[in-house]
Amino acid sequence: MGIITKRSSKKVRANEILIRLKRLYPDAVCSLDYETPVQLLVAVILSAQCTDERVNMVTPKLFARFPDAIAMANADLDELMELVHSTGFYRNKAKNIRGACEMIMRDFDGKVPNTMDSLLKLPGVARKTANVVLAHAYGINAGVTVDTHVKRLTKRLGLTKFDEPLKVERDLMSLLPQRDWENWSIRIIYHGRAVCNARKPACDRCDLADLCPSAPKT
DNA sequence: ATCCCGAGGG
DNA sequence: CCCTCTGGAT
Repeated sequence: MGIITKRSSKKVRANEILIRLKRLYPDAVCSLDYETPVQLLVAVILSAQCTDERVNMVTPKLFARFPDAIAMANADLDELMELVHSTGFYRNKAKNIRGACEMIMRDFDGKVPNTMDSLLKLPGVARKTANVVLAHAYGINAGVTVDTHVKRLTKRLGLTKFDEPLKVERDLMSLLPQRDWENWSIRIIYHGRAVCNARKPACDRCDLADLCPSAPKT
């Protein structure tokens, strides 16, 4: 089989998986709670190595105390650390949140930037965070959000052989239509939480098993 | 490659 | 105890 055929059949399979995911999780949405682009940015920074559920437990108080970029840029670091403590990595997260908001005030006219290059200048922001903010705050599909779930499932599904997030992202960008990049990630994450979890994937009740090279043959 | 870090599951 | 949870910087 030639390389072209091999790649296009992989694309066909990726898009079949996409169709199934839409059917399985028709109402999937970003599960972080936020009102504004800055609040989304902060919530995504907090979500590192932490469940969205826990992030949503701390953000109500956090956003009540520091509602916008001005407030967070001028926040007392110790108070900020205390408010985000239970999400883990609280020192770095507090510093990054304040640092990012300082930069937003100083260099970006008080608004969360809407380009990948600018977002990547913010402390604590790399492609994963930038992709989420661009997609959900601005409706811009700059790339595919690759987190631990997306990486794990994409690899198990045989759609990438890489571990590096950027290479996984490039593979997905070449396989999926651009308009579906973000909903792929959201639904893959749902599936990763509900069925294809890290420790013990439930292949026996997985609706993607027949399309998955990692599932046991029945 | 290693560090940051809390919380929950097994 | 070890692993994992929507990562990023050094």
